[in-house]
Amino acid sequence: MATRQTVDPDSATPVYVQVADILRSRIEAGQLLPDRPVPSETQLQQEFGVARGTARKAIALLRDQGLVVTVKGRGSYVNPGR
Amino acid sequence: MATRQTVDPDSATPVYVQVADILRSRIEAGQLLPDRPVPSETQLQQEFGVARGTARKAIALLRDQGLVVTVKGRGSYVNPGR
DNA sequence: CTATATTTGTGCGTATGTATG
DNA sequence: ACATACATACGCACAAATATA
Repeated sequence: MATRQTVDPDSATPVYVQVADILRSRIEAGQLLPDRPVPSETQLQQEFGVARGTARKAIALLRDQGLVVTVKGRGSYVNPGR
Repeated sequence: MATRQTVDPDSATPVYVQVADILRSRIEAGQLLPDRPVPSETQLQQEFGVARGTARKAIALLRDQGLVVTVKGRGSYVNPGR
């Protein structure tokens, strides 16, 4: 198996940007498919060991970039229109 | 009757820890018996005036400490094995 | 079997406080 | 002063499991 992707709290790149970058790479690699959910905030917390706010900011970044759409109470999904 | 137990939102101790502490003391005092239910999340909300998430965190704390077990759709029970 | 109520599980939205660089 | 990041705590909505009428 591949080495698990991690985040570096001491990097110059903010952690929430690092998380967003990882998710973006997964989308572009086809590991996360259009109209399919991206990991929930809770899952991101657990996977990367970050606070919920940090997970939320990562998702917000992808949303601002048009890569995902978020549905209240349901989750975020890879933008179907790509 | 005894004065109703309350929670202090301004305490240094998080509210969910305070709630857990109160429930633990009831278990140790034999007011909550093994294999018998602890108050539901809704009851804890009402009794202590806290949010459901706070009540859930209190229960989760007791569960992590092995004091209670939780069954979806039923509730949480004082660990029978004590 | 169906319907309803209860309870826990999950998910997002928001606000506040603290600490650090 | 500001951005980042953590933790806490409120809220709302819906799903899933269970119990009961």
